[in-house]
Parts: sequence; C-alpha cells; structure tokens
Amino acid sequence: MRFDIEHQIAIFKRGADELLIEKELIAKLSRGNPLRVKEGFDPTRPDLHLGHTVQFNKLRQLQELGHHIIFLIGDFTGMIGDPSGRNITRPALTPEEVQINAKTYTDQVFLILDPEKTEVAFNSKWLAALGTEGMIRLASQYTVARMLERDDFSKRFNGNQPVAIHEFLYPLLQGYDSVALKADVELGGTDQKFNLLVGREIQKVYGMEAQCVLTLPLLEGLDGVNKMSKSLDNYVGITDAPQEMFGKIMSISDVLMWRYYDLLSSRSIKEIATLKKEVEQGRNPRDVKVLLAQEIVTRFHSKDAAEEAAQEFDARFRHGAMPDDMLEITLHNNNTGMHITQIAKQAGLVPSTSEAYRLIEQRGLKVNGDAVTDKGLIIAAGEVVVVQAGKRRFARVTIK
RNA sequence: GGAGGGGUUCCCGAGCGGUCAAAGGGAGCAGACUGUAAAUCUGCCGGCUCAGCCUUCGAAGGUUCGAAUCCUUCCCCCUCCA
Repeated sequence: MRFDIEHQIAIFKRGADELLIEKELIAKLSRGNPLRVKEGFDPTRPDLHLGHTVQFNKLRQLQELGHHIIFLIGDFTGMIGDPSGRNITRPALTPEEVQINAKTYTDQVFLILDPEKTEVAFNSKWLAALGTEGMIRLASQYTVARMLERDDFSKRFNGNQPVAIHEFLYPLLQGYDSVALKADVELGGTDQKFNLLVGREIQKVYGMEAQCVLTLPLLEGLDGVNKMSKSLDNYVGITDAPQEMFGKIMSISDVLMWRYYDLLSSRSIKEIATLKKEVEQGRNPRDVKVLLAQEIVTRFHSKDAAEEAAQEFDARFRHGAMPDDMLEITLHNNNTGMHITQIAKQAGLVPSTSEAYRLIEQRGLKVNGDAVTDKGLIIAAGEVVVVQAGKRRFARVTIK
C-alpha cells in the first residue's frame, strides 16, 4: 500500500458520520491488501442530485487509496423495495426500468469514479439463486427481537402500525450481499446504519470476518437546514445546466460552504484547511465559494463550462449586466400593444397578473433595465423589450 | 360496536353570525444592505379587465338582510373504551 494507515483512517473519516469499528479497520488495513469496499444502490431513482454524490465522492477517495470499489446495483432488492421510513408501498420496478435506472446511475457515478477500477455488481446474480430454501436458512440466522432493534420497526410495531414480513427480509438480503461480495467495508447513509450492521452479523454467521461500516451524513440542501431533496426544491441536480449549478452553489451560506467542501470536494483535507485559514485571515469567502462552484461544475460539465459560468455570474450579479442568453418570446396581440402585466404573465416571468402588479408596487419589475412605475404601462406592437422580474428572471419579448 | 375530538388560504395554526381574502408563525417573493451570500430590516404573500370586481375556510343543501362561524345530510381523519 502506498499510504500509511493513519493517513488512510483520516481519509475514511473525512466528513463521515460514523466509522465502525475503527480498530477492526486498522487491523484490516495493516494486512496491506486492498480492501473490498461495497456500497449498494437501489435503482429506483434516476434523477440524482449532489446529495447522492456524497457517497460517490467517498468511494472515489477510497479508490484513490487503492482499494477495490464495488458499486452494487440492488436490482433484486429494488424489486422488493426498501422499507426505509414510512415508504411501505414503494412501487415494484420492472426489469426494464431497473436496467434503465442502473445505466443512469453508472453514467453519473463514472463522472466521479474511475470506471477501470470499479466493479459493478448486480445482486440478482446471487439472490435469485438463493431460492426459498436458502432464504429460509438465511432468515433462521436472525431473530425478531434483533430486527426490532431497528428504531423504525420498533416505533411502528409499538405504535400499532403495520410492519410487513418482507421488510424484515431486506436487511438480511443486504447483509447477504456482503457475504457474496466478501466485503471488508460497506458504505451508506446514516439512515442505513441498521442494515449495514446486520451485514456484520450475517457475515459472521457465514464464517467471515465482519465488515467495517462507514456512514456518511445526508447532505443539507441549499437552505442549510433540511436534507437535500427534490421535493423541497433545495437541491442541485447533477444534470443542472452549468450556469444554474454555479448560481445555486454560490447561494449557499458561508457556513454551509465548508460542509460542502468536506463532503463534495475532491480537494485534500490539507488544501481545505489552508483555504479555511486564508478566509480567517481576511480572504473573501466569496472567492473560495467560487472555487467550489467551479470544481463542481467542472466535474459534471467541463472546465470551459465552469469558466464561462463564473464569468457570466460575475457580469450578471456583480456588475448587474443582463444575461447573454435569455428566453426569447414573441407575443401576439393584434397590433394593439400589450399591457405590461400581461406580458410578464404570458412570458412566464410571473404566475399571475396579480403577482405582476405586486412586483410593480415593489419596483421589482423592469423593462429594459428600468423599474416600471406605471401600473398601466402598455408596450406598443412592434417593440422588442427585455422584461425582468426580480433579479433572476429575464425574457426578451417581441410584441406583434 | 360504544364515547369523544377534528377537517381553515403552500405548511402549521387562530377565528366561531357582520369590522374576514380571514390573526400569528413558517415557507416563498420583492426591496434595502451585501459577496446574487448568510444574518438583519421593510413590504408583499387567492384571482382578475386592479383605487373596482370575482372566487375561497372538507362536500352538498338550508336558516339569515348577512355564514369560515348556526342547522341538516354526506365524505374523510384522529383519540379513548370494547
């Protein structure tokens, strides 16, 4: 191995929630062989955001240490559905959907992981072969009492909420994956802790050394409070346009920025510490945030796109310029001219004309850069105007 | 099966015959301040042909000059007892 153990442990623990059990990990590392690091993903959600990439990022870091990364697609378990949370009725996926989602996953994940050094596995390979007999054997190795240690289960059970039998099977199967893959380490979100620990027990039952467990926190969204999720609209999608991605990252708070650095950046711990120090000594945090935004945009798009996004951002927000490309739209009104509130609504800048009136009252609606003060303003037919609602929404409108 | 509590504008949550487009908080939006930050302050926060009008308080009817508020029926949630 190229790296000393202390250094490796530091990398493992960077930004992580828990490492169980550190002593065991040291023992595994000290043997000098690359470790088999496994993480499973349900192929249920093809639209990924930055929150998901926290996991990938950690895998990448471990990959760089020379460990063997196994990216496990839970195609078999995906068809059952993980009971996590109250999502009991997660819809079952068809094999075709699983294939499509898995492809999306690997496409995205290989923007971060080295495809040459990553093993992609599907758990249907061994789980389908397990059969009823194997399943029952596996189930006989674990007790209901131990299952009920899971907070989610015990809460529901005590609260007289249903717990379906198959929900007990999920952790067992996930544990069996670790047996099949001979995992030394398994990664997961903090919400996966129970399942990961079951994996340790199952491995012991099958006469193997228990895997170490590394849990990573769920990334906070742009608001800095709730976890990043699409439904809360506080996310950065990894397919977001460069400009949008850049802007979103710039909008996070300074405090949150360091969190993102820890969990998302591929910069070394040392580099980040240096940046932190520089900010403490007076460097503008804004500039450090730009570096982060550029790194992320580069990762999912390209260096050029990141440069461009940064410049555009500067021009637009620091110097108040209009964006280069904005929505172009032509509105027809029989050559009679058009009311500004109608224009704003039909151009999609505001959801209702009432909102447009409000914006006018608040000096938030601009035509060609000047705030509209006249509620009755009419734009004559034939004119081309740039209409702006608030700071971010623009449209170049032609009236006909 | 029995007893009780409740469904209000994006969310939580007041209102309990007129002064209610409906308190307060959260979220969101705009403006100021800035580093498009964050925090803070101010304003807005149903729709429209916008100084006026129209549609909302689980649903449908009814009482009343007037109902989110009272009555009837229905639908849906929750708690306790069996």
